[in-house]
Amino acid sequence: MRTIKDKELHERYCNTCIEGPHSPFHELDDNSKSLLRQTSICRSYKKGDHIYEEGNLPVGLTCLISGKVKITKKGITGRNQIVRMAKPVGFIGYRAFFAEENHIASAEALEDSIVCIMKTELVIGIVRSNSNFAMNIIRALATDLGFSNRRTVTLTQKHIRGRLAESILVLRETYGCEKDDATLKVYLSREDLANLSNMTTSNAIRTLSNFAAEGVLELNGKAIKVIDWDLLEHISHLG
Amino acid sequence: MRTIKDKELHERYCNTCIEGPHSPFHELDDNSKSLLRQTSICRSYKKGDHIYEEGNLPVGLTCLISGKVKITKKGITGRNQIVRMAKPVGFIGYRAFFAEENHIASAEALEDSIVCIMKTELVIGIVRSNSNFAMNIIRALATDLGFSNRRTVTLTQKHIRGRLAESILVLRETYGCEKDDATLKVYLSREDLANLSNMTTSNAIRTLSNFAAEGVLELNGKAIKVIDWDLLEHISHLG
DNA sequence: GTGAGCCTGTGTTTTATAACACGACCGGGC
DNA sequence: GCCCGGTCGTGTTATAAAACACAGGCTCAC
Repeated sequence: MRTIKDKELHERYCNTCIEGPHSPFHELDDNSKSLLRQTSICRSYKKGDHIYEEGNLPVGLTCLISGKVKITKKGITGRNQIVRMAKPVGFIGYRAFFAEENHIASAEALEDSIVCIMKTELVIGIVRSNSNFAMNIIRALATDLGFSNRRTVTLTQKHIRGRLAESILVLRETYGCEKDDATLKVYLSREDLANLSNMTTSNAIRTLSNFAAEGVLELNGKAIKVIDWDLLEHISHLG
Repeated sequence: MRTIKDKELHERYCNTCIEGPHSPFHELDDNSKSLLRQTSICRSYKKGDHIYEEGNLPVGLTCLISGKVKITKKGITGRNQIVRMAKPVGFIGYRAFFAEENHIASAEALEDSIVCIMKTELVIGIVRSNSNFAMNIIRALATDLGFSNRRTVTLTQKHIRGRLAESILVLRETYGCEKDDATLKVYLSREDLANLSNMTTSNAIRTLSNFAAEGVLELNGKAIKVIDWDLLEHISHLG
């Protein structure tokens, strides 16, 4: 982890999350925006770095500017469950921030990533004074809660094939595909894929090979190129 | 289901959720409160009635006034997962309401229950104009999301005994105990207990009997009297 | 280059839990 | 009363997935 001190870089990164077209900060008055820029800090993380840790208190509202991040939660057995995959631009760890609780999961950079951390009091002030911003947070939390509830059921009820198929679909949903419209834009280890789908690494590897043998997808190292999205969706639906 | 038309009854029920000490409506101005009272409707449901159905659009913000409600989500296999147990006074189906989505789960009364349904536009107006109310909603959603994430991991990773033990602890957390400080104040069928803990009914019955044989708890019909909370917590922690 | 160590891959065994099958009980309606 | 459908309980079997074990290959450091 490295704090970005270069003024221009800092400003550019901040603006990514403050001025972005879908940003909840977008419509703030200039005064609030400039306050945000002045008080927030930007940090860069290398692939594999932890951005925050399960059990710790959030230090501010953290926005992912670039890179990819997995949100994982330790289970009793030591096996990690990937709770969510985060993409830029979006908040990470904002659940704990708004619940005023410790983090219940950790965030780890899947690629080199940059985040912007905003001062707690300032953000809370903005939520209280700007109802559109508050509504955005409410909608984001409600959407995430829906995702989590849906996930609970599929991870507990679907069989291995269905779980893995669904995970691949979720990954496309989140990160999209390369220009060929087939290769996932995210390159996960088999272990991460397993932790996302609630299975052992061996079973992720095995099931992935089966999918390849069946012509659903092609594997090339960490690249997953899906040949037949319909079939994949069908496998996911079947359970 | 029966709509409550008696004016006095209606007012009394409304006040339960508007004036209650922990109610997010508590501190509204009198004008908003009276508008809420005038425009909201109260309904009573018999045990077993469905209050809302997976796939439907929320008709308003629904507040549980009295009774107990289970929130269930259908899986692929047909098995239901109980996503949450609701107690009065509290909102049900508010996730879908605020996400502006269809319900992803159904609500069924476990006992005779009464709910109050508030007009969508009015509630949204209140959220937008009252930052404390908005913060309450944010905090509630963030808390529920934490619960859901934690549940996802334990339901997928813990073994049967751990899952059932945890469910019983969650039930105490939610509904509390009778005066003996040992008997759960909620009386679920074995099937509901199973659906809460992600297992088959047979296994819920079997595991419950095992707990009884081990002296962790005593069973008397649907009543669960826990003898050794520490041991139960230990079993839950062990997984 | 050349280990060392992780990631990937595959076969085999073990185990937790679902699925099935059946009987007893219990409570409500006629 | 007495049937009868739903809940409860228990033994048996089947099976999905974990656990284990081992081997080849890639990658990174030195």
